[in-house]
Amino acid sequence: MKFADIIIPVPLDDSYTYLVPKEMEKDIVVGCRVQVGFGRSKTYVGIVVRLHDDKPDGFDLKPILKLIDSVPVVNSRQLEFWRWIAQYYICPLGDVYNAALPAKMKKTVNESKRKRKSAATDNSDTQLAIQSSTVISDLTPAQQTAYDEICASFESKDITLLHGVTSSGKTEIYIHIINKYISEGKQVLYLLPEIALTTQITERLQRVFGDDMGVYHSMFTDAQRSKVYQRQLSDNPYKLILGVRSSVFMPFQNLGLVIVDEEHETSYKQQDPAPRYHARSAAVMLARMFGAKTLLGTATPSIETYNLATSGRYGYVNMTQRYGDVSLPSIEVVDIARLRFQHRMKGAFSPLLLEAIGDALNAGGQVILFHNRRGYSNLLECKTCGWIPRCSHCDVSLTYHVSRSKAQSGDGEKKEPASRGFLVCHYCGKVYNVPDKCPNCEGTVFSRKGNGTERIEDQISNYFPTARVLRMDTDTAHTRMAYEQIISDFSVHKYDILVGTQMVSKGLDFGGVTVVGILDADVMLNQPDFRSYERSFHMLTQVAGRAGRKEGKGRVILQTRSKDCDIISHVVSSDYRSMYDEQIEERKLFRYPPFYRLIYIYMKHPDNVRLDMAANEMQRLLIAAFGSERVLGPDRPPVARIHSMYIRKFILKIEPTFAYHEVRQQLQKIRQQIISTSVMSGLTIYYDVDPM
DNA sequence: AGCACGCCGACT
DNA sequence: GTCGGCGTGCTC
Repeated sequence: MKFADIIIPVPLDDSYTYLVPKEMEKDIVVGCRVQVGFGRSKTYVGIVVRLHDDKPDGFDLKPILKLIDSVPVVNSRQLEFWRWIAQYYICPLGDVYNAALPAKMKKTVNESKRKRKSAATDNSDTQLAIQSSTVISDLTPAQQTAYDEICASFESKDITLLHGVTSSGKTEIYIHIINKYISEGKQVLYLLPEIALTTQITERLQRVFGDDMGVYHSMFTDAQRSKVYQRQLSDNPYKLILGVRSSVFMPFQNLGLVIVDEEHETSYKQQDPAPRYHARSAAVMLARMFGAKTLLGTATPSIETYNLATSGRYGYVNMTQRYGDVSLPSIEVVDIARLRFQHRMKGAFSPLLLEAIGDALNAGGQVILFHNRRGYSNLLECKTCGWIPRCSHCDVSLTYHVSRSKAQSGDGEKKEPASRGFLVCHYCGKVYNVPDKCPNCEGTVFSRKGNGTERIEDQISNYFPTARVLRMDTDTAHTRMAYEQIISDFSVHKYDILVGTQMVSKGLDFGGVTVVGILDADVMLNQPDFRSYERSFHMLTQVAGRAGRKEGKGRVILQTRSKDCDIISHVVSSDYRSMYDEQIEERKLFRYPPFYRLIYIYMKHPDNVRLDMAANEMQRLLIAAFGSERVLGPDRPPVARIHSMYIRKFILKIEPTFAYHEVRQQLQKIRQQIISTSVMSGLTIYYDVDPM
């Protein structure tokens, strides 16, 4: 009798043992897909991870229903990689499997039959058939030096940080390095954060690598992603994969180099659902498994990476010169607290910013206005009694939107009222109508507090009626098409002003932009998080870097209420090092990464009182396992209820000398213990390792 | 996480 | 006397 251990896409045990029917014995291999029954009535597509002869006792084994592949779709290195993710991030293998394979490949026979009809109309995979040419241009002397230094660094280090100011031409260096590895017969993985993977960069690389390059993006259809995956399995795999976080799960045969561009980006960390992995860490591990090199690139390194680079663990290459002698933009700080006190603010705009915008428009230049908050106003407030509309499922106030985004229009709950606007929960996405009168005092006048991108767009059109204004945030750029349309329209100067959230800050290259306005830097600075200064520095520097990328000197107007804050002066003087020195001291002092490993523990339950009981039990067990000095909590997070679920959070701070496998085993045990002991159903416990 | 079973209230 | 609410327990 043969038995097979199989991973199925459920968040339970890592694998389940099934009987291999006689007729399958000669064809079944580790890494192939099978269809199996699970529980009373479910069938799943699973992955065979082990074939053996040891019958496990205590179970009535079910037979494998169907063998889907004759060759593995997951190779042994991938399985090793999956196991590492599951262990390091403390989640079931089934969750990793779920994240790793495109949905199409996990469909059972019945499901895929039903879907076939709609799939036939899917003609969206019109990959650009651009002729492959050799590399498009030569490196500048500064780029050549950096290139040589990277190659030299890889002689002794597996991981190297390329620290290059914005507009130093890092992409060009990547192209040359990719070419070097490909010509040695190696495969390359090039990771970009979701938001930075635009047509601009794709087309640029496609001109060089043509059909040798596969693009793996979450805005692509699942069918397209499945196609890229399948080609990686073929005997003609892509030599270069350009992709987002999840492309670390692509199959490779001889990976030689991984590039993690914009390595400081926190969106490399998956938040929800499990596996809550960090693609940068995962990429480093993947490269190690292949004996490949990793190149981390950014203008503003994360504190963790810079620490490893300057302490000699990683190689370090610095580029301080901008491409084509463009000087760094000058950053002018405006104290909006003072101006507001003097009644000199015009809505969200200081006189200086309005003047700069006017000058830019008169000179035929373009303007980017950055405001990291979408919607019209942050909240609505009853003028009479101060009542604020809140979400019925989450503990947050609702954001007032004037126009309903296309992303929200699907849920045809109620007939849309005429242009009175909407209230939107930014946590669960629920859309409400604006109330006629205050349910508390029957007042009918509401004031709108705080600015969102919609309101900025509104105001700027008042001050510059002839300017063509475009807005880019998740409401207007909800699909890949809409997003790319905005970028292409703005880059060919169909519009003069682009108003947007952090979407406008990432890796976009608009030659005509001469003025960048940051409307309110404090939105980011005031987040209660140990990374908020670092993040603000990254974001402000990146946004500022959008100005004057091609010719001339750009102007950046930075409006803030905390003009004496250190971070602001570090941004103004582009002083990464001082920001780092200051932050690393704080990290050491308050026991944060890279000196300590953080694990957040979340507990969720619909009943607040019962959740408290479970949280107390959790606290007891955590302290027993790790000691009270390593355990913080339970705390109610700033948003203490989301989707009708109450939330408690613990923070675990573990020193590097504490054996990690010990931590993981304890946490798994504790979770098991609480779930089985407590008489409550519907309690969710999960861990977030290395949280962002 | 699903999903089915089963034990209570509201209805024809 | 039956329909259906969701609390409980199991899944190789």
